Amino acid sequence: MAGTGAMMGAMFGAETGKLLDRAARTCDRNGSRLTDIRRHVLGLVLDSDRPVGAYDLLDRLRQSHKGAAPPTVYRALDFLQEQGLIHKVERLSAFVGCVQDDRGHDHAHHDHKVQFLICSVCQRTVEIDEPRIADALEAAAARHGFVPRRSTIELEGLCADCVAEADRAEQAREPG
Amino acid sequence: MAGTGAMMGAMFGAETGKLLDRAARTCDRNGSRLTDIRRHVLGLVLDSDRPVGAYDLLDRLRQSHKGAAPPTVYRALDFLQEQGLIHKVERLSAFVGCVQDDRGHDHAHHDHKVQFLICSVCQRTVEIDEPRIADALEAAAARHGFVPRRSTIELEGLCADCVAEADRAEQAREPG
DNA sequence: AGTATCGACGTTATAGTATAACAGCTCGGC
DNA sequence: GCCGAGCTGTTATACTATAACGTCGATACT
Ligand SMILES: [Zn+2]
Ligand SMILES: [Zn+2]
Ligand SMILES: [Zn+2]
Ligand SMILES: [Zn+2]
Repeated sequence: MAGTGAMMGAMFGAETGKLLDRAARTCDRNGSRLTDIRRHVLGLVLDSDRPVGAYDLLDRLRQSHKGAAPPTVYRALDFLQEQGLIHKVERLSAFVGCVQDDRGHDHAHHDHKVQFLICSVCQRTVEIDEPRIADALEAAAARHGFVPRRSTIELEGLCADCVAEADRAEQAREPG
Repeated sequence: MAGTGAMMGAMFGAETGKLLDRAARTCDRNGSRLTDIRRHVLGLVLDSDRPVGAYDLLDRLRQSHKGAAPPTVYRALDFLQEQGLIHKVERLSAFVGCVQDDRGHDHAHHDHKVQFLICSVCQRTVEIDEPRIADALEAAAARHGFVPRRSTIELEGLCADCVAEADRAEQAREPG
């Protein structure tokens, strides 16, 4: 009667629980099965505030799922990417949840146009959605007779928080 | 007295030889040393018509340089990237020569804005230079209070040649 | 010359990321 | 019951990259 859906829902935070329920509905709609393992891996990804590596996920998954091995987690990750529920951050070889539905953008074509800002200091990664970037890239491709399929657009730098932090450190060292 | 610079120049094609000589001058200007190993690795990269993986380079390097090991080639690759002579194609974990000088664009800031079109079929990769893409990405970053450092912009798809090839195959299967 | 230093390289070992290959299981339709 | 498809278990391995430490030679200062 807790009302959040699957029996293992309580293992994650409330926000994650909601996202998991939505993911379950998405998979239903797609005629694909969000199994326990897949759901669990997705929960681990969503519960993190920064991208998570496959072997980190494996370690965490093993706490509740003794038999897990690399293929276990890579299969789940492949499935979740196919469903558009997570993305891979290439620069970090790590995975983040997709928050597309929060912003209502077109899922069907979304995978091709994922864009990330990645903080070198804290690793926090935000997915942005700038049509101008994708448009400019596609226009350039067209000029080369190139038929686009998937793009990797990632910008590494310092997030606002870490810039502020660095400024504070600078001030402390050289006050006035 | 052959006039092309280093003694090993003859190992590569004429075009590659010219690029190697230019690279030697670039390094001179930078006060850095284009050693035999570095020059050889650069030659191997330049002589390929598609991106080359580090272990492929290692195999080829070993044909003339028995003692080579992974660090040998990775050190050379790091150096060449620092000099702006090659780029890494992240999606392929492979390396291509930079042709910047052919187009006279700004080298100092170029590394941050490298853009590739990568063919999924033949792996051939072309470096493009579309300021609008970098501009749009930087504008988006600014809007998030994000300070950019290095970007990865790669579009995977089908090159014009492979599209034509695919079309021919299609025609053959369904003529008329 | 002596020697401190630095950059490049040799060598061995290991970390980190990802997949191949095959076996077993379950579930639903026939 | 039987089959086929999809999911998982399990072992082994491939591929990419770096750590750590030792050697050597050139440079430069004394
Ligand atoms: Zn997304
Ligand atoms: Zn940060
Ligand atoms: Zn370039
Ligand atoms: Zn092609």
